Amino acid sequence: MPRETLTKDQIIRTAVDLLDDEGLEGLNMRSLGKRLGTVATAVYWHVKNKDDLVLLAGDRVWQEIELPDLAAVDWRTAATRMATGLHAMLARHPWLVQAFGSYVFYGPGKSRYDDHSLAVYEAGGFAGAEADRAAGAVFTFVLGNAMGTAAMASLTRRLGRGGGNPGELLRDVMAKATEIAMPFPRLRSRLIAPGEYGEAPEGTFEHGLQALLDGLEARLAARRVATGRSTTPAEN
Amino acid sequence: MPRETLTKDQIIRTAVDLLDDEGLEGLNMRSLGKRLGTVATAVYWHVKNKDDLVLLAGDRVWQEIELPDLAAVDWRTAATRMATGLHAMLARHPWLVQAFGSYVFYGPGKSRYDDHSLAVYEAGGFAGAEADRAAGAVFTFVLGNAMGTAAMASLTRRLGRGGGNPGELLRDVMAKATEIAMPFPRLRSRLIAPGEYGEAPEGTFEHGLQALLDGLEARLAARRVATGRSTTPAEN
DNA sequence: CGCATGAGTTGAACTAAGTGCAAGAGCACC
DNA sequence: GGTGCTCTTGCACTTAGTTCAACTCATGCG
Repeated sequence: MPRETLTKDQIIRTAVDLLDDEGLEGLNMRSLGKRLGTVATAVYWHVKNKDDLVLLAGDRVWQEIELPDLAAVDWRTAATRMATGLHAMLARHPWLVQAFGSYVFYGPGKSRYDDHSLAVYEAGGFAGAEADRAAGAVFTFVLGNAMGTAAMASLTRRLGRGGGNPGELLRDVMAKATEIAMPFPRLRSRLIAPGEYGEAPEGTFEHGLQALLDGLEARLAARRVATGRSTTPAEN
Repeated sequence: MPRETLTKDQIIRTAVDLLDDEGLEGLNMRSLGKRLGTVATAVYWHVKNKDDLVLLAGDRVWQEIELPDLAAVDWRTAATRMATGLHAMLARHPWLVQAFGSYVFYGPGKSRYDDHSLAVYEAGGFAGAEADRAAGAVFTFVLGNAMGTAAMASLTRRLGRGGGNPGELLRDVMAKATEIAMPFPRLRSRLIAPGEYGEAPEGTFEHGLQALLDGLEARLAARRVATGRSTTPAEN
């Protein structure tokens, strides 16, 4: 039996697990080494450095997203599935959202997603740069939406780390936020009657996404009328 | 003459400057101390810790955004100004976008912005939770859009730090990205003919923003028709 | 006038974490 | 059995957040 040896793939998988559990700030080479049953420096044989590892881990998770079959569903359904698939992936891996601010991801996993995303909008009749802009706008919206979740996840982890009751600490933070919002009438009314406004965040995401797609579709229709093209999307 | 002494405000202003220059990962207590003409530990008298400092700096910059006068412009113009004002602020302070993934901001600066944002959509006829969702969707879109800029700024800084010619290193990264994109037909076509697709990022932002506002406005109009309300926004 | 007090500063030092280096350990092939 | 390659390991260096106790100054009080 050959010596138990590390593989790059195993390292990346373990890094993803660790990132899911501990967040971006919780990933460090020593605890990664421990989780792999070895030491931090062993990892450096397989991976250039920590940044490289984050890039690798941050590209792998894109493979989890299922790409809709464009022959089977209409473009709008496909676009919605692409967006919600990304949304769900980012919710599973909030550290990726954090990393997005500090790293430029351009690996095969993200390329696969991006390419299919363009395919969806082209199938919808968006041509060339129009497809780019539409895909970019939706991507942007989903990403921005995930930031709130990521920040919240990071906060609860932070509170958990410092000893003490996390629930209680969270209540303290909420109380302080309420106090700060008091001088502002609209924020205050929402804090006082949260039941009236507070809504499943998912509903907000879905609503915003459909509004954006409506807007994009309307611009597409307007363009078609102006150029006298048929309303049937181009065959692909 | 009294002894030269630090103030909290001075520390926050210097921290913002340092963050603008060096990014979130470039902020450290020692260099902040140096920039203040003193040492790292002196800062701890005025600020609890680094997280606290980031929160303070990250709230202050919201004050830079000029809030449109709702009596002077229609809601759609106001909404656009709110969004572009935020967009410009985030472009000036890309570190804030990075921080958004890891911190929950809820200070007076952001509250001021959020409250006015709600006011804008309420003036447009969005009621209660509708205004929340509309404001949230636009905020989300602007934030997501800023992430790309932030990542790019972070990358160029990173390349600059490691010695060597940053321009050349950036070209290397581009080359690698191109190589990775090769298997994907749509990405490849865009990389081969960038002039045809590549566009001022500002145009993309403006386009996506207006599409989103179109979509939100259309939903508002639909709601109004359904409930038989007048199309005149409620007086505020 | 002198001193006690408290605000603010400083340097030393501890800890965690990223990473380079050189020595070692197992395995395969000659 | 040796030679070389792959991979692992411990040591050590560095940067950075943070604590602590000692120090300095200005001010107010007796």
